[in-house]
Amino acid sequence: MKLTSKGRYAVMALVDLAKFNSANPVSLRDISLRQGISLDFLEQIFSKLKRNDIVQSIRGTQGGYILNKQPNEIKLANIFHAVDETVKTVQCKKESKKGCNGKASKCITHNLWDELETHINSFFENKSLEDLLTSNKENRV
Amino acid sequence: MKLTSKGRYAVMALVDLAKFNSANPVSLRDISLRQGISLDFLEQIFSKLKRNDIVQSIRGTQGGYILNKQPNEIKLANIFHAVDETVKTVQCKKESKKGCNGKASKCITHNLWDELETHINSFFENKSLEDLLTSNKENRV
DNA sequence: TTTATACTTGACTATTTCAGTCGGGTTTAT
DNA sequence: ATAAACCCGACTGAAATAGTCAAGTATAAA
Repeated sequence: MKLTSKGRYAVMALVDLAKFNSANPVSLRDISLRQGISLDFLEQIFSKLKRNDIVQSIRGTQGGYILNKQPNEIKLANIFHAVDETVKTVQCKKESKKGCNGKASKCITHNLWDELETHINSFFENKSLEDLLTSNKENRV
Repeated sequence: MKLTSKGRYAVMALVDLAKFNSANPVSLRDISLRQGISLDFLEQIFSKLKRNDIVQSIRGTQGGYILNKQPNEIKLANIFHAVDETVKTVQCKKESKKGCNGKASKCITHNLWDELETHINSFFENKSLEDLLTSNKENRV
């Protein structure tokens, strides 16, 4: 499986957003400056976050984004799923319909990746934005 | 972090090898045919496995490879470490010496990746080749 | 001693993915 | 009006991946 910068940036940006959890929307430009992430890239990311109902957008001047749920309701699993599309373990299933590696049956490691996927997902399912907020109160960026 | 085909093939090949855990060495050609993995690629992989003392090689006709330890002593962590060089989480630390993303301090998600790394490693530390052997007795390839 | 098998090594390459850019929009507060 | 901000799809350079290729060396068996 693979964690991309997109996923990392998404988490960073949402933590940033959550810190300003007022009614006022936060603009991507501000997040871009504070977190050092390209504005264009942020736009791509937030378009996906919005499509997955993690954030809401407010257009026009003074616009920006706000969280669509409480920080404790947003699991990291939701975030990664939103921006990375698939939390994919190693390519194994997609090579053929029946089995793996051109063989007729499942490869001997097939179940292993399923287990791993479950294992990793449980990590992300059990961590929310709020967890990150509290663990980072002291060392703000 | 990232799991490559190299890692997957290494596990597949070693399980294959372990099934023939006799004194006779198994040639890469046989593994290549049985598992559908390019011979040249296998050679690259086994060169690393050998360097990491996971397998032993026997040269010449009738040569091949044998496991260097018992299947229950070979953890998946050892295997991935051998072929993937680093079980790397998302690039964050390497961007700058001090902090992440060009900032002076650690980014807000920094600790998260450390935790994740630990979480994933514990999965691989607790699984040995033998575990895979027994769980695949029924559906052989 | 020849030969075929199999390991050894390093360079090379096509393809894919990643990370980010770019150029155009549309919406809305002031 | 106009400027700030979201919106969207196409594009691109660089890096990583997944191999391939070529030229060896070692050794068992005929």
